[in-house]
Amino acid sequence: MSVAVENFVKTIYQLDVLHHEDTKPGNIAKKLNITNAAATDMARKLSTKDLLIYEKYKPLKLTALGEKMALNVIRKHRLWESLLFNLFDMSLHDIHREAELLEHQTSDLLANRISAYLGHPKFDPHGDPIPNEDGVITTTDTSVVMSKAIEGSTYVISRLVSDNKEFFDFCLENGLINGAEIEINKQFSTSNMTQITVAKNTLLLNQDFTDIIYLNEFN
Amino acid sequence: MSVAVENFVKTIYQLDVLHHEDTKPGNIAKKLNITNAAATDMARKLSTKDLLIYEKYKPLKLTALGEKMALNVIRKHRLWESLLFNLFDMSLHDIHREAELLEHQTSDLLANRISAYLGHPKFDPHGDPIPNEDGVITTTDTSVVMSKAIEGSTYVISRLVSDNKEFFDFCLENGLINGAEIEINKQFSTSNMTQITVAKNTLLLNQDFTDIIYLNEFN
DNA sequence: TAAAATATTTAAGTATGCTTAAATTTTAAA
DNA sequence: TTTAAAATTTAAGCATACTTAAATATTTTA
Repeated sequence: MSVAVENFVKTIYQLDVLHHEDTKPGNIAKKLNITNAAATDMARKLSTKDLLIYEKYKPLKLTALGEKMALNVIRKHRLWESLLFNLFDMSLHDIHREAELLEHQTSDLLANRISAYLGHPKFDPHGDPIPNEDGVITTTDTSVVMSKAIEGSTYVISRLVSDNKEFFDFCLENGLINGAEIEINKQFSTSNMTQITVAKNTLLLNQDFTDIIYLNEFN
Repeated sequence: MSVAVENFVKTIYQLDVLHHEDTKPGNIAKKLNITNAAATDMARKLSTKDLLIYEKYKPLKLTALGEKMALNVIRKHRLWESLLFNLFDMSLHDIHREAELLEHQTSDLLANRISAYLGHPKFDPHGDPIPNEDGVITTTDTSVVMSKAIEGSTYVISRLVSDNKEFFDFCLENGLINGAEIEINKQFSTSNMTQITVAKNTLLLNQDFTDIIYLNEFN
């Protein structure tokens, strides 16, 4: 299947399962930087290939086949991120950009070899779980998004979900990396901001950030 | 530039510089599994982009720009082959097939990281030289393919380019190993066969073999 | 060197994956 | 609840990278 198709089903999966956002064509279009018309067009085409269910004006819903394709692409993406992070001195943002291209040009065989070389990792460098060969995510995710974390509790950063370079630069500068220990000082519910302590520094983060930083309870 | 364009200029370079074969559209078409018409079409298009010089019914000639693009793609191909060979237990044939896809989705940055990780290798697993960052091949490869070797001359085997077990078994049995001294007795140009002497034995090899055995002059 | 074979080119057409513009439907607001 | 705004869909069109078929040029061979 083509790169356009793979990216289309991947985006539906990400919006639907991962972000619980609307999967109507316009939303897909925004993510893929194409027009709404193009997204509608593609949706109708893919429904004939049994990759998704399309009803006019309704959100797009992946079929089992479509979800399998999405998870296969996501698996390859996360394996590439893991490998590049392991081998090379590159920023998470750069690694993400490379993986975004490589994921579509990778045989199942190569994906398996990458996985084996890395010792079949369960998570990529962002903390996102890597689907197995059958497209199944076997890990149970107990993480909470920072914007919903409990005041006064201590957590460990488990995932940084973004493809924005400035975000990663900011995180790196301020010690917001996977595994870092942080304390939620205060949730300002009216302004949607969160005050945290990380590495003895106090930071005030707005929701753009606290919605994409995931935490696990500190034990 | 698109995958189709990259493969087009790469093929011209390979036919012209590496194999000294004809670069008329039909030959390119055969390598790329497209029709002659498509190749002619592409040739005219790429000439307007200053990647090659196209004159009707004449062989295609890469411009400096086109050659640079070709060498950049070849660099990435050979770096990928080197990395995959280094990391994974995969046949040279499989590695080649993966590299054929990955070469078009690799930033210059990533190519440089791969090169650095491997200690800036000068040759890939096939023995082919890897162009440097500027597209320059700094090693001087003086080897000739056996099918084009000169009758009556004596050579030394420098490379056996295959991933076929039976080929290697045959070579081993008959003393065709790296460094072995051989004499080219006769090139049968009509039947595309070559008669050689190696370790006092006479062998008659067909082009399947003589196209993948490389020789250096014996001094 | 003329005819036959082969290659190249031109022309017309197709699938993919987009675009813009206009029509339609849904959603949100007054 | 009617209207305005926003989103979706339809329609027409475009670029890329091919295809087939026919015309033309080149090469080979007899």
